[in-house]
Amino acid sequence: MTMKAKPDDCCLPPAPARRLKPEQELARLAKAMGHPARVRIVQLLLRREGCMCGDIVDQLPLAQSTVSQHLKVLKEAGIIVGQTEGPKICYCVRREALRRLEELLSELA
Amino acid sequence: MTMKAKPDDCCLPPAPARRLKPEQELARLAKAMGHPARVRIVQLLLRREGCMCGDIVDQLPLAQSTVSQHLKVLKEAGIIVGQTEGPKICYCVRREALRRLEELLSELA
DNA sequence: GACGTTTATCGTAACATGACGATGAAAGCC
DNA sequence: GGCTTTCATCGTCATGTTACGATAAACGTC
Repeated sequence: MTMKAKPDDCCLPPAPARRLKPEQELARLAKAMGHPARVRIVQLLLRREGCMCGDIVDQLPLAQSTVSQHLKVLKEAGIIVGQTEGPKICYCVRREALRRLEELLSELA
Repeated sequence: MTMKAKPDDCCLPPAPARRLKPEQELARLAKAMGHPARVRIVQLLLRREGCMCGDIVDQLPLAQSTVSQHLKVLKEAGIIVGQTEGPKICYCVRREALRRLEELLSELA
C-alpha cells in the first residue's frame, strides 16, 4: 500500500533517465520544455512564487489534475524535483538541468 | 550522392517572425527540438554532412516521407530554412534560432 | 514532351498528449 | 477516529504526433 522507505532528502537524484546519447538527452529535456504551461511552471518555480502544486494551480488557467500531470512530465525529465513537506510537496527547479539543456544546444554545432 | 556541398549562401531568408510571448516562443522552439530524429537532423545540417533531404534520409533509419515531415516541423518553428536549388532543396540551420532558444532558457530564471 | 531526380503531400494506422472531473492516498490536526 | 488539506492517479475523450507506403509536384536534361 504505502511506500516502504522514504529517504527524506529532496534534491538528490536527477531522473531515471541516464546514459542517454546526447541527441536523446537533448530531445528529452527539450520535449519537457515544449509546452507553454510547463514553461510557465518552471518560471513560477524559479521566481519562487510559491512552490506547491496549489500555488501553481492558482496562477494557471488549468485544473489541478492537469497541473499535476505537467509536474510529472517535468519531474520525469529531471527538470524539477519535489520535496515532501507534510501533506504538501515543495517543487523546485534543478537549474543544472536547464544549464545542461543550454550546454547541449551550444554543443550541437 | 552528388554532394555538391555548396551551401555558402543558403541561409538568407529570415524565419516567419512571430510575436509570441516568451514562454510560447520558448515552448515552440523546444518542442521542435523535442524529438531525437530532429536533433539528429539539426546536427547533420550544422556539420554540413549534406544538406538535402536525401542526404538525411541516407543517414537516418527513417523513410523519406518521415524525414520530410520532420523537416517541415523544424521549418515551421524557424529552426531551419530551405533554399530551392533546382529540383532539390538545400536546408540549413538558422543558428540564430538555436541561440534564441539558449537565450530564452537563460532568461528563465 | 518524356524521363529521372528530388521533395512534398496524402491517406492511414498506432500511439502519445492534454484536458477534465472524480476518486484515492498521505500527512497533520481536532 | 474523523476531518481537512494537498497532491496523485484513474477513466475518459478529443486531438496531435509519428511512422509508413503511395502518389503527386517541381525542376533540369534530353
